[in-house]
Amino acid sequence: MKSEIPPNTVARLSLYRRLLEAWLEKGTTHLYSHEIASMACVTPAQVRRDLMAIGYSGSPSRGYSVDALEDSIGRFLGSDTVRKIALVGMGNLGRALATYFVSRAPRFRMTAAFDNDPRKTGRVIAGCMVHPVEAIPGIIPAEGIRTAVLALPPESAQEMADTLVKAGVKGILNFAPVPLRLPGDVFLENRDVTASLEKVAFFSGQPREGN
Amino acid sequence: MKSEIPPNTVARLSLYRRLLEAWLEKGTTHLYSHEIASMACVTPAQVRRDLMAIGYSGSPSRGYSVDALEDSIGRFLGSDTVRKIALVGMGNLGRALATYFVSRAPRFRMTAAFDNDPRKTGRVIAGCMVHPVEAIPGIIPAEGIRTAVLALPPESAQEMADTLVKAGVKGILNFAPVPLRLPGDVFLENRDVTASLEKVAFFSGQPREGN
DNA sequence: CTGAAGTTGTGAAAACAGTAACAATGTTAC
DNA sequence: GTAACATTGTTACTGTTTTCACAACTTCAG
Repeated sequence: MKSEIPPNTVARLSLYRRLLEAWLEKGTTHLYSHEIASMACVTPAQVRRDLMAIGYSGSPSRGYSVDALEDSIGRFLGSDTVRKIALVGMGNLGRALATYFVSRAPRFRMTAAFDNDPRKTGRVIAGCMVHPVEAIPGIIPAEGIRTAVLALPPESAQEMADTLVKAGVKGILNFAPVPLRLPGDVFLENRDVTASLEKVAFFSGQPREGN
Repeated sequence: MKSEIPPNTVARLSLYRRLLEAWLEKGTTHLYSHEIASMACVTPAQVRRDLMAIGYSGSPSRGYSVDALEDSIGRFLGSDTVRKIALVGMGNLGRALATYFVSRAPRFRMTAAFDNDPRKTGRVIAGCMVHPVEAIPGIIPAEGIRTAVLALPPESAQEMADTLVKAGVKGILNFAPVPLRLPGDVFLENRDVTASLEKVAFFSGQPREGN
């Protein structure tokens, strides 16, 4: 028995859902794979395979039911229950992320934010109560938080990651520009902005083949 | 003749270089692949393969010369000349990125920033002069900017991307949570924070095998 | 009812990324 | 000088992700 979901599929499902929600409001009832593909800027085959992964079936000649598919993706991603997130680091990036999530990603709740700067702790910033980092071992398990976002300077990222994992966190979205050494059972997604920009800058220079 | 650099290799090279710089300051002259690998949290084979891609050779029993390797990566990534970047969108995220680049990524120069909010244009924010978006077709070609960062609300992202491409931009780092439709010769890197978080949250729930 | 049109679901192939393995090589000890 | 050692450079392999291609299916027109 083997059932593994590719991480990229999960990310695309998130996108499909957002696109479907827009069509749902417009009253569209059915969409073909090539229509979804066009909106998501991927191939139709990719869409069909992604939907196969979650076991949702459309109908030939009618396509996918927007309503049922949206529901199916939602249940697969597990978002009937709003998911709790911890944010560590309330610098410029941390604040921007907090603001973004409050206004644009209502499916996630920033249950707790942490910072080691006493001028920031004890206050509500961008809609989030900011606690001192010493409170991590108390709050994370109590709230049952399993997912954390790291928006820290590189110096403290590894230490905070260790603290979070010890407190029970099982997935980290890391914006600090340093590699993190974590146990294998913790899912890690690095979003090193410098490396991303280096990549884009590199391929901006090189000519690339058109389509 | 075939010489293609995997995008992931470029991103890792960026990381290696930053790690090497730190050792360079400490006066270390040589490092083995397994030492670099350990710092970067990848396998030694991965490091050797990445360095093979840029044609740098180390010496058996002495490893890689920190100095020469740093230089070699630098020349490969093309950063002898500081690279010019345009930032579009000076909201919370845009400001955070601008601040970050000014202080932490001196190899990139945010040559120009753009926003459509008149309260922001004409001023210097986070060390960047902010121009109205109407100035894009004038400034981008004049400065020879080929790389842009999009930190915009989803509604205007596609339109700004089109404007940038028309002005000569060949690579876009997109933080807006929408897919962009671009010509095939433009390199696109999406950093959809919602999708990233959805991915991490999904795998935080599922138990994963340890190492 | 039958055929045409167009879509889905999926096995097979291709492209891509990462790992393992090992011959070749430089270094050191003696 | 030579043998032992540890590391590099590279090829072959493994595994994952994406694309291709097509049989099976549903609908509709006539």
